Amino acid sequence: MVRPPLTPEERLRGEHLGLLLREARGGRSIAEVAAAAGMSAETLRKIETGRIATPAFFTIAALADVLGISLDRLAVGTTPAVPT
Amino acid sequence: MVRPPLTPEERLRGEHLGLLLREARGGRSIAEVAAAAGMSAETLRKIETGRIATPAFFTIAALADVLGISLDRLAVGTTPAVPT
DNA sequence: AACTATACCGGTATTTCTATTGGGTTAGAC
DNA sequence: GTCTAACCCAATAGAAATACCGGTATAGTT
Repeated sequence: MVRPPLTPEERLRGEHLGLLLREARGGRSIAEVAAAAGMSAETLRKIETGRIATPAFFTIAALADVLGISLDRLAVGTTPAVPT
Repeated sequence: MVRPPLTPEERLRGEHLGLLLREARGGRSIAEVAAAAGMSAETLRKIETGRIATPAFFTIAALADVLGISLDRLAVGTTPAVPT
């Protein structure tokens, strides 16, 4: 096995993260927030809609900083299921 | 250019994150922590040594959960420089 | 001393995904 | 009509994540 495709669960997890970020953006425009976080507007749009399901850590960290939300809150319920 | 290579600063940022994670792992083995976080030992080792400079958000979230540390603390000082 | 086991490292190869640019489209506001 | 914000799609360079290899070092066993 080399690099397994993303599972449906991982896709859903990405969508959920995107919803949280969009909610946190509030009334601000995508372009403004993306510029403040140092990324392209297209990328932010894809993250918010879940089309980028596993974004980079520092990408989300920059967004959380701009949006003024906690990374730990964004990660709630996102821990993969690892059997005991 | 479509996707610029990682800058030296981003490499350093990845190394710093890796050091924090290795420190948090303490005496536990790479294999044990990687299994608990749902990833291969190879991947964790590369993250800790900085060879994976921009790991995925959920990957770091799973690690932080296993290691019992805060994501916000891991992201301290990692926000890219975006001029006002 | 020789053997075994554990743990880490560096390199290579592979597949899948991110993040970007550019162009085109839609809808509402001025 | 013009401007702005958002959406959608295709193409692309580069990187993540996995697995395998040999090598090194240390500690424990026989």
